[in-house]
Amino acid sequence: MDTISDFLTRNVNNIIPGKSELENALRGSRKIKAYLGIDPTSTNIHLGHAVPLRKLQSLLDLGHQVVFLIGDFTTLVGDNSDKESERPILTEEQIASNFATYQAQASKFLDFSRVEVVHNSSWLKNLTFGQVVKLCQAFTLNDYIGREIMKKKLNSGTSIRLDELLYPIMQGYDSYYLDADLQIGGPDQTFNMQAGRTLQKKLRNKDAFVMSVDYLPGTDGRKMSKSWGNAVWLTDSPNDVFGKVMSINDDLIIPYFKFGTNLTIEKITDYDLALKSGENPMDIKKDLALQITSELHSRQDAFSAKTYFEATIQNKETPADIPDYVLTGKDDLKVLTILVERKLASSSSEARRLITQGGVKLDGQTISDYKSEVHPGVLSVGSRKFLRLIA
RNA sequence: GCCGGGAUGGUGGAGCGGUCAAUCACACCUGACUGUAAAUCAGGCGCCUUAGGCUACGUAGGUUCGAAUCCUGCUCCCGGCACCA
Repeated sequence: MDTISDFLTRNVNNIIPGKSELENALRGSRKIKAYLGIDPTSTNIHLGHAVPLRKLQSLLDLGHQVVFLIGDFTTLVGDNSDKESERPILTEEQIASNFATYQAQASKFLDFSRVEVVHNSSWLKNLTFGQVVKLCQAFTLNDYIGREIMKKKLNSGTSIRLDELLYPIMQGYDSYYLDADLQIGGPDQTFNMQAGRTLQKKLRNKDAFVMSVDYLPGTDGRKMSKSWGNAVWLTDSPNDVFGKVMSINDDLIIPYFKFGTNLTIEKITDYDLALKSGENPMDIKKDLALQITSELHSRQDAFSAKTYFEATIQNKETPADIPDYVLTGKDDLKVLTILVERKLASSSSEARRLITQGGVKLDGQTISDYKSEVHPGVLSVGSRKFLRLIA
């Protein structure tokens, strides 16, 4: 499968107006201009966010132009039904610093030296009311009402603020202003992205493309999200990445290969066949974890993470590299004190519980009494937390 | 503007004067099992110097021997009606 076919199919939810049209454009001689918009509040990204970034990189590799848009103006308006997403007004400095953080992580997937970065406030804030009215004329309420979310809100009586309706228009104008040929985003962005098509069509009679990509499921199978605690973050240590990948359900192995790695489809198909032929999923999952960790860190880190995982988690050995705690000989001889002080437990009640339930060990011996004192050795909580006590 | 409903732990959601640190579910943690997991099973899940104590049920007061539960003010949500260029 060549790069273009891979680009058009892998992890793709939908292409508007159609796959073959986009394929023709990509195979043609003209360079196309693609863009991805991000929220200026984004700082940390997870493996799921990497999906569109990989798409952009493929386009770069194919010789096309990529624009990265920071939605610093669009962030002024938002969905008022979701109290979580209260939108703070950010200063220029904050936006810049957020993006620097973001970029540092996103660079693992995308070569920013070949990407143009723009802020949509630079054009949106200068629009006059008259121009906004003109833009609004390209849309109808009917379009909005047809949307599933709007229907739901209307039926349930949830109020919808009018600025919410402006959101797609602003985003659409971005596409028009950039004269973009293709916009990439998640499946939830389809409507907003289509607004770009609408404007491009009406204002300059151009047929722009929209590609929505699918999400990578979280480690528990639900959508990968910050609040679920099921995300693999790009800032996670190699050991964490490896461990998190190993903790996924077997059913997610192939989806993770597809969404979370740059391996070719052919290679992934081989893994799929191996799985179906009865090979131990654990071994394949290790290859997966190795691959993902390599891409996020390095080949070397990945191998040592694998070693760490096999020793610590599978063979329940004490890892070599664990923090020290120097016993001074007084109050800190108490297990409780140490557990709390070194954050192995969040409170002393918590620490007491862990001990009562047999989760705390000293040199492999379960500590059964929370009042007991401690001697030099290795203290462990559960199978992942360790502390070396030294005299 | 009028009328009515509501605000409880990480989340949803019980409780409606004492037996409430608060049913239950989800999330989470520990243990068992296993191929690391997942699934399943068992236990736990405010804090502390734990046969006890302390702080909590939007917020500020009040009634009461006693309140998450009753009353009042405030803040914020939500629904119905009216009005509407």
